[in-house]
Amino acid sequence: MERPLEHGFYARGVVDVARDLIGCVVEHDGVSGVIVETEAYHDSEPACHAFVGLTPRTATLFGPPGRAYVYRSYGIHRMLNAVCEPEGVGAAVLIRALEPLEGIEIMRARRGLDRTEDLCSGPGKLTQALKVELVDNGADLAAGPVVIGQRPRAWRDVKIVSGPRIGITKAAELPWRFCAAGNRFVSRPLPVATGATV
DNA sequence: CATGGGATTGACT
DNA sequence: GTCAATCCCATGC
Repeated sequence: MERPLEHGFYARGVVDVARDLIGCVVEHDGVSGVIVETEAYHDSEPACHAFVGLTPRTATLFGPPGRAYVYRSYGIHRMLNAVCEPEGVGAAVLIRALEPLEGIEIMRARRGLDRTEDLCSGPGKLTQALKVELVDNGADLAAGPVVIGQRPRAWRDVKIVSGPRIGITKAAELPWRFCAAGNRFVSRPLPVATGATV
């Protein structure tokens, strides 16, 4: 496992962090994967849960950077985010897809699937493969149990493209989605017309 | 206290 | 392409 990212990494602007998390490694409960797709969310725009202000649900988002924000979506899935920006600002990066790295057989068992491309190619899929649960909400991403480590050498100079976020109805025009260019483990390819190399 | 809506996925037509 | 599953919690009465 690469060295965990420090809290200062997450204390910066959330869009910068979303871009820089591409190529970093997420590890939990015996499995790991390289982040190949992210989205940024900030309390200044209505697609962000923190847009409504400080509530029990959004407390983690407004808390210190470098923690996990985990919530349930559609009553079924769990979403994994990294809290960013200084305490008091509600911002986070949604981890949307991983390229499986370690524990692939464990991932196959948890997902009930064989194709490696299907194990972590979506925000709800990767939490199932990594066994991230709601109790992990608020966990320190430098200390675990969910840990994010810096880019392995092979990913140091990964090419990154950006485009509009997926699955939202508000502020859908912001190009706050980032993907590893040409990677086949992303949830969906970027629209060609909007893709811009970062 | 009752209601409604998701930062999704997988199964089915 | 369509659609249901299922639960937390924000909102409104």
